[in-house]
Amino acid sequence: MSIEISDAEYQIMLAIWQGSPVTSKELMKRLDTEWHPKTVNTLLGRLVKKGALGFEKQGRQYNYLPLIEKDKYIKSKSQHFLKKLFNGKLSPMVANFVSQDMVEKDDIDALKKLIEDWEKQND
Amino acid sequence: MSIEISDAEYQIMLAIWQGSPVTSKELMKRLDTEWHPKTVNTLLGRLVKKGALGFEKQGRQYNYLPLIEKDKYIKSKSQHFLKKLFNGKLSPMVANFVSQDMVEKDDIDALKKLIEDWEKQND
DNA sequence: AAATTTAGATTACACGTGTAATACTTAATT
DNA sequence: AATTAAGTATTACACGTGTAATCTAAATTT
Repeated sequence: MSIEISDAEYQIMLAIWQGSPVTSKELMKRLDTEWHPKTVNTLLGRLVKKGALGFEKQGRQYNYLPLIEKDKYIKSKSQHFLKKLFNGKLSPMVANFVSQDMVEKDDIDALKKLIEDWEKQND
Repeated sequence: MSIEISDAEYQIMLAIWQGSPVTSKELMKRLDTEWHPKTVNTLLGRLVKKGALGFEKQGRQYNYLPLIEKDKYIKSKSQHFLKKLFNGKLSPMVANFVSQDMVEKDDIDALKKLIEDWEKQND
């Protein structure tokens, strides 16, 4: 029942999470899309309506700020993804990426470190 | 430019990947959804139109079969997800799951094995 | 003060999706 | 052979999304 954010809207959120509050004009600069300003505006309006963004009026302009945390959003999306494609199990997903050669030396190092930490924690 | 499969359609694909060719009637049994038969039919039609499914006529009935492989589909979706939420880097994603306590002992064991294999391979 | 520019609000419009209902064909039954 | 049942095809309809254009009100410029 959480807020649904579309792909285009997500681009906006990313830009706003970079720092807020921010005017829509500032945002345009941050975004490296080809979107028409009107399009950005529509997306901002929708995000406000959905409760993903809030704003403070400053004169005639709006200063937007996120109402949901990037971290929480990513967590929830990740869970959804893992459940949908890998039945909620982590290792098959990693196996999948390994099988696609999407893993590099520093991923492996990072994974080792994660495992170490996990083991320290869960003993 | 690959085929886009919606959530509902994906449920159908999963059921068909379980074994094919299969009639829509058989499918209904496999699905444990509350969908109306007409709904299933619409989804089948859309998947055929998208090129995700094919069928062979057998009398008046259709026998559906997948035209795209589950494995490939999952790979492509996974890449999309990783890119969108974690900038394409694996370890931050795993870290994210670890931080959510979504990791269990056997995930860790499986991960260790994956790492071992990867190291054997890449030396 | 009138005209123009600018920011935001409202409206637009086609395509995808969830969720079927209705129409049409053809095989099965009476 | 006529009727009914079973499958498929076509149509429906509201809501979300990408992508703006137009309208309105306030601020800035002349």
